[in-house]
Amino acid sequence: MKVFEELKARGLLAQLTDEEEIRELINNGKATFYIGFDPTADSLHVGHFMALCLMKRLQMAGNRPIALIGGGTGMIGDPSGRSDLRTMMTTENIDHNCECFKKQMSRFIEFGEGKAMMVNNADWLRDLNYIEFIRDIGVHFSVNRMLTAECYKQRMEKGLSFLEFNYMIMQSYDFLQLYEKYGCNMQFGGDDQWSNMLGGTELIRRKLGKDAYAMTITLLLNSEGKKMGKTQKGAVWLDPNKTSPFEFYQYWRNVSDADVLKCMRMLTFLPIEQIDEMNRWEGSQLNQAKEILAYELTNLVHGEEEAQKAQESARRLFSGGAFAGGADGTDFEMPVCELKESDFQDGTIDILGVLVKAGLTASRSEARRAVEQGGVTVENEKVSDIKTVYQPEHFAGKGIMIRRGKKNYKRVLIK
RNA sequence: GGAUGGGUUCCCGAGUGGCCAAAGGGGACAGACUGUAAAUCUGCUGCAAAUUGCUUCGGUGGUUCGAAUCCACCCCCAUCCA
Repeated sequence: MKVFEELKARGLLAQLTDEEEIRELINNGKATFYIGFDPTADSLHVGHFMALCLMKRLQMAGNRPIALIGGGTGMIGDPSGRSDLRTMMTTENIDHNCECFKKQMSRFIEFGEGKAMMVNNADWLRDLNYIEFIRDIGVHFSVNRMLTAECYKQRMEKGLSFLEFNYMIMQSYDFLQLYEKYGCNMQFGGDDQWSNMLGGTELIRRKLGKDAYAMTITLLLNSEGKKMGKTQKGAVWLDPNKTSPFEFYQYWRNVSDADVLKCMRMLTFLPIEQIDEMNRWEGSQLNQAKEILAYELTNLVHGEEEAQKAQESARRLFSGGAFAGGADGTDFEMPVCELKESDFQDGTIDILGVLVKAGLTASRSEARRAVEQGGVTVENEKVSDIKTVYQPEHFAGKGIMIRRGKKNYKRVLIK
């Protein structure tokens, strides 16, 4: 199966400017394509991961990827899919994020001579001369047309600033620059980028009279229509310091039945035949599929060792009902919290204090509720009295294991 | 610049002098049931030294025994007009 067909079979393709032409180019390794990444945070997340996978797949098929870091476009902020203005970031902040992106990307994509390349649009966007630019590029954009673009339509009710309105023009200009500098003839990206990408192909046609192509990949939505890779605590990051490998593993381990196969197809490199095989699994058998998904992705992002550790921990914590580790089970991964002498008052600390110190609850009020509702367990014993107190000796040695709810564990020790 | 309607807790949204830590819904969290899923049911959802106290309804002042609610000024948002 050629790469285009593979992408299609995995359900990754959303919109294309010219299917035949694109198939021809990428199947024969003739494409130089770019994908843009705006540095909105200091780590990549799952959404970026899909784009990186796409890059990798196309690179394996002989095409030449360009990762474009948006050090310039990040100064503006993409209004697509947003209901309000992004908070503006400082230049230092953006530059810092760009550096972080660079590092993370290098782990997935091979950069270097004749391989993938990485460029930053700050190089040409930040020093633009306003008058020159709008005379040279601005003339080619029709405001009437731009307003009909879906991404702006959604904002017509809530309000759209002129700053954000310019985003599409900047991104289009990127494409033109890359086309001229590196012969980049294709742009890929998330489906929410479609209007912005079309802007680029049109600009190239008007300015140079040449054809360039755009293709979007399906946004990874869950069965409820929400973007995957987001939790109430924020995004699922690829940076192990922001989302630990264990948390990362757990996120995928817990996807709903309806989403497992889709994730498997779109995010992993498992052969499509093998995935189709799982399609026949039903009921609790799907639980195995989730384990495979979680392992595969953790492996891709954090490496085999971390993936195994996460899987081992997860099995010990959740399989077979009761907590299987016990006080001796410190060999596997579990977040740890160290208490200090000053955390004790008159030589004791109450259960509420422990929960807060361990970060298992945000406040003592919340801790109180958790205990009252029977959601707190210490060393597998339910704690039902909020007045329960502990002395430093309790935390000696390997400490004690505290659990809030089903999935929040912490080992609490004393220094 | 003018007119109108707005800004309430994580979100939507009710409340227009005391009975208001503020209805209702969503989300989140906890419990039951399960497969670490979904659906369902129950509880819960500002903070704390916890039958009480403290801080919160865009901001700052003011009226009042008492203000999310009334007054003044200011800031922000939307719609229409310029």
